[in-house]
Amino acid sequence: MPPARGDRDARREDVSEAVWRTLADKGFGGLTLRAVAATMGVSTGMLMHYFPTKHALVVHALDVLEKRTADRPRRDRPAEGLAALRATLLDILPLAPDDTARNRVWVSSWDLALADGDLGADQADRYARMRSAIRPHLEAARRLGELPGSADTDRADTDQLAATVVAFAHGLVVQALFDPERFPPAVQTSMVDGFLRSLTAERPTRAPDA
Amino acid sequence: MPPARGDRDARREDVSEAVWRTLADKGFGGLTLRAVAATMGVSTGMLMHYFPTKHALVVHALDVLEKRTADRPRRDRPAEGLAALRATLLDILPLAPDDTARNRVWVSSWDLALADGDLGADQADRYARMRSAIRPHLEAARRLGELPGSADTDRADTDQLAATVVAFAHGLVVQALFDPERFPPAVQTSMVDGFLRSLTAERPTRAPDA
DNA sequence: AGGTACGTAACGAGCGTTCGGTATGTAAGG
DNA sequence: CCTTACATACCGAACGCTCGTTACGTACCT
Repeated sequence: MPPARGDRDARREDVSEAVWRTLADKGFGGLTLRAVAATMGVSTGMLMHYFPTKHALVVHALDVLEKRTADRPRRDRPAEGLAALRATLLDILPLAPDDTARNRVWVSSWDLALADGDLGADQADRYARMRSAIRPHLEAARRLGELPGSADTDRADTDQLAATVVAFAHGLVVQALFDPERFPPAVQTSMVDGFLRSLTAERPTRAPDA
Repeated sequence: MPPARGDRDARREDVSEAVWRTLADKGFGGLTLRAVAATMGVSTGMLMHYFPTKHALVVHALDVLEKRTADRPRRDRPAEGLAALRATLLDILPLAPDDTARNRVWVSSWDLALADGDLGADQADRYARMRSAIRPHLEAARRLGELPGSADTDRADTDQLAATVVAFAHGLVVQALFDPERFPPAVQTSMVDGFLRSLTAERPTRAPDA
């Protein structure tokens, strides 16, 4: 039986913490074994003991990112429909330091993800999941009459709207990260409300063009 | 008087071309002096002759990106107002291979830009310019009655709407880059039209909340 | 004893950068 | 018109550094 001293999982958790801190202030481009080791005050050999290769550590770093995203504290979901969607969006935006760090890491991972096929596919999946999380709120909003279109509106239509909502959110994230002074929490919140208000409105009866 | 043989600027243009090709298939993370040198079949010493340091070459690479963005072929501006805005947005999105390459490079530069203060400020400026390019279209659209609000609508309001439009566009860019199959040109175009249609609509008279 | 958990030290590769050398041109002097 | 002088353009090799990775040694636990 292995000694299982000090608990292997606990150690990996320590590594996760160090990986996260390193990512937060150097980005993925600055994620090196030595940087992580220095952050937690150990040797690179120790890291290799828990992650056989750098690639394994990068993959783990992305897991940490996803876990932190999933487990982050969230504001109360006020209700179904648009109000819930609003809360969801506000939980994504960089309104507090922690959110900023998480989004910064996220954006910084895109360089790697675009260069590596597998990581790119993971990223695409993450977006698909994000849209799936948005969709129910849109459907509820339609049922509640907060959004035009009936409950039996085309599935493709809802997908597309979910993608638009996600696009707005992440596009705002990027701008806010680069220019936090121009996008303080109040502005971001106001933009979310403005965006949601535009969704609420009745559309003209016919589409402008194809 | 300096010899000014072979035209220095022409050489720098050759370097720009090689830098662009390197960026397009390796991203900013893969932008190394040796890679660029290999792409144009010269030595790294030659590169240092035209760019004293790697940082200078990175800055130049961002200039190339901006120049390529500014000089890209664009579809005809059909008119003022929303139609012009629509054309502007379609010119941003990755609808053709060239656009995809340009956007890929753009997104890949964010990792570096977030880690380096100066580059980050440049990026913020680029976004400010992008919003400034959008704003006139919004004002025209308001004058034409295509958008709610009068011509004397708050400047801050227009700024915010411009930021929302840019957010939508770049958020869609990122999703499309990672999942081109789910976001073919037709879907992207349809999303733009849907987004613009939602702007067109009359808003409810009062805001939902703060 | 033997396996686990590290630290230490080193390897080879790749990086940005530096340096010396060799062309190749213009400019000046006889 | 040839020569000398000098700056530019560029190559090839090397330096010093950091990277990921490996090898080896040691302390500890069972």
